Amino acid sequence: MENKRRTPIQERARATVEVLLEATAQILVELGYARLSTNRVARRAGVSVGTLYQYFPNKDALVEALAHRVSEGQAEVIITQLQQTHDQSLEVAIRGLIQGIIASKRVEPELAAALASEVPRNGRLDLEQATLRRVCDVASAALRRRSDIRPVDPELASFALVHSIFAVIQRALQARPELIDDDDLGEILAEMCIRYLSPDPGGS
Amino acid sequence: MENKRRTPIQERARATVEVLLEATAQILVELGYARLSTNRVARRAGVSVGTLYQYFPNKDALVEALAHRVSEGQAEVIITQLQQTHDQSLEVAIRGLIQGIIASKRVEPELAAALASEVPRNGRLDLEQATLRRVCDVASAALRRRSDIRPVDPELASFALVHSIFAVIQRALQARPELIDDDDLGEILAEMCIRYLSPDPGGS
Amino acid sequence: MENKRRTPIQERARATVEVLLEATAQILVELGYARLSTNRVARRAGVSVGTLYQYFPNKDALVEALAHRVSEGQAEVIITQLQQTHDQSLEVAIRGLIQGIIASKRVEPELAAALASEVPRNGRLDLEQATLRRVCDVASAALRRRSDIRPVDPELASFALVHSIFAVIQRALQARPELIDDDDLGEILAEMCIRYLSPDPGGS
Amino acid sequence: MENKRRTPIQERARATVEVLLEATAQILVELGYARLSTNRVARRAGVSVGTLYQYFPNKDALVEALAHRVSEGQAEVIITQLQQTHDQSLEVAIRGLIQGIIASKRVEPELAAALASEVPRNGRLDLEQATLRRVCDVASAALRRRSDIRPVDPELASFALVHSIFAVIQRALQARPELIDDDDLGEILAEMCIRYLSPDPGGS
DNA sequence: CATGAATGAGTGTTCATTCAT
DNA sequence: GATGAATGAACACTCATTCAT
Repeated sequence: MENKRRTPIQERARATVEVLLEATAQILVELGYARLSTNRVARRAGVSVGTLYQYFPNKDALVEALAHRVSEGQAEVIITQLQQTHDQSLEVAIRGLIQGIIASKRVEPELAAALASEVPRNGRLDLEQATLRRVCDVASAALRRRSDIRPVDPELASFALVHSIFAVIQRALQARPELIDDDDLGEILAEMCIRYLSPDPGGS
Repeated sequence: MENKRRTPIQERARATVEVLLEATAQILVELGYARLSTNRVARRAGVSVGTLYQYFPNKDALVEALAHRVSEGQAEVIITQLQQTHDQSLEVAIRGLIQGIIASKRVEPELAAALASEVPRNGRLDLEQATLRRVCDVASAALRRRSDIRPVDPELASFALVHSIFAVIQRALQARPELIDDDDLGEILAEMCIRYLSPDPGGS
Repeated sequence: MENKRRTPIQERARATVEVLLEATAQILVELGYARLSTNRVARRAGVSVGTLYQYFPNKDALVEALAHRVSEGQAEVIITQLQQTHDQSLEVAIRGLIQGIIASKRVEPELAAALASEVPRNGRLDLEQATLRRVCDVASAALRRRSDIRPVDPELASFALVHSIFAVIQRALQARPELIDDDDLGEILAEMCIRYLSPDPGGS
Repeated sequence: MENKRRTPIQERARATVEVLLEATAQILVELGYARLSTNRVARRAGVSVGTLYQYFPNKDALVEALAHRVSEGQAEVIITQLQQTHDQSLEVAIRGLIQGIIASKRVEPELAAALASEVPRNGRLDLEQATLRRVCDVASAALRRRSDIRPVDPELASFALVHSIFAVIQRALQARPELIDDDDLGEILAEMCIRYLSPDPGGS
């Protein structure tokens, strides 16, 4: 359609997009989603509103682009890590993953927090929705490949475990950051996963 | 006898508050938080804006009251249930609790969804924040009282388990409701908790 | 629906509506439709934009209300006059009507001109559309009642004659006002109608 | 020979103008005057805004050129036809002219409708203004040359008749197209003109 | 000559809140 | 107490136009 926004062609344009997203991030952190306005973003970016609208069709596109970028970054790390677990023991793999997830949440933590707690999660703006789906898929594949676990439905198990890990870490970072810092929570999550997946002892 | 005089007024006030919250709920479900306005709520409630402002100091007070009410309702059920688990086996207790949580999420699911996904979770409006804290506390106490589980830090364990359960159910309801309907997910969550808490076999 | 605007209840409100329409008329005449904006109207009316939006859902509603009012006024005069022609001779009736139409166009001529020439005639904003339809209907009925005219299809004839009269007068007022002032054009229109309607002389 | 050099450039310029006007026409029909913007026209034309501004100094110049072209086209046909009526009987001439006008209105009817109903008719953008003036002039001359009509002021008579015909056809096309298709209205208009112009029977 | 990025005043519209009645 | 008219800052978004490349 005619209402799609220009895609940057010139170098200058790409820089403008960058500066707009940076301004969006700052405002999101400082003032929150409710006080994020296109005019404010443009002003902070040192650019006119009109320019903003050349690249983003509306306010939420700005947030979406930012969320997408942050999410992609986090997902990429986790997924890469997940794909390298096949030659690790279950315990090592899981502990490594959980540390990785915690680490990834500590990059730009304020932005991540703002995105997670301010932005409405309806439709396209849900940063977790898409990311977690991808992580679940990869985790599911990783589970399927392992022979050192008891038989479980890989899809359901990864849904439950992945969402549990992310949610607990997320909540802890918001409400009880000391639990994360002391690494107690990471250990508990690891145990939870390991115990869930470990084969039952004894048996024929 | 003389306060009988005032009762009808208080009655009327309560009715007004009721009708305002009901209107808020409807609009939240139909139009979302972003399009919820005090004028709209008042109109829908068949009351003037001025009256609204006599009972709620601002827009968010309305939402907060609603969220509080819904949260309280859900928490009450879970907490009551938790307090009755002391004479049940671990497995029965946990399966019962998870069923209860799922059931509680199915009451006014649209309102719950709207509150969870539209309303910003900053500060006072975070319905889960407070609720989950209370549930964790009660769960923690319940864990402490049990002798049929392996030794775990009750506070940390309840934090991890409670948040895991709520988050997984929440996400599933949004993204994969069929998993809930088939009860597969409930079973997995139950297993996860039971395995985490069950004493290790063998040993002295 | 919920988005209908308030209908004035208090006296104050009616006065506000009045002052808004008056401001709209002034701006339409002075600056034209293109430069008519809700903020400008509100400022000119000495009222806040918000107040404007309490009574008019959007910019065009303002213009529509004005056009409706002007049109109604003009139509009423013509229609009343038309209904009183049954006991007049054809010639007297027609000359009277044409004078009436010319006179009606001279009330608030600037406003009428602005409405006619600036306002897009799409859909609801077409002031002539509805008005002329009503005039045609009444003219049609009047023709049907007359016995001193040759047989014509009353509906088609009134369509052609009414539109001819209005259009010619309209155009003349815009482009050649002197023709109207000298009354030459009125006479020609009258002749045109009379000759069209007069019975053919002689014949069996 | 040396200007052959420049021809390709002029050719290209003409092609650009062409493509711009075509885009303007399309957008006018599809989106209306209000949503016609120079950027949109340029995009639709596959040309940059800058290029547009090399050929048209502003937005309305675009519309004006288009209106001019359409008007000219229609006027040319009518005027040519008018100039060929001197050896036709009054009746044949008038019926032919009216058919011609109706036919001319059916070429690019959507564009004509958009121009007529969307574009403000102030000053330079009034497509009818200039066209009708020219048609009136030629019609006036044609009347003057005829000897088979009763004595009328040729200028006034053509003003009245030409505007009547155009207006009635215009309105009918908008509001009652079936009247045109059935040719009933053409016949009534013809009769109206013929009766107005025919010499009075009898008399010395 | 052509491009397209940039401009910024301006538009229509919403909404939390106040206050005279 | 209740009403509803009024407020006006703020918002998302558009568009004619300019100009460095």
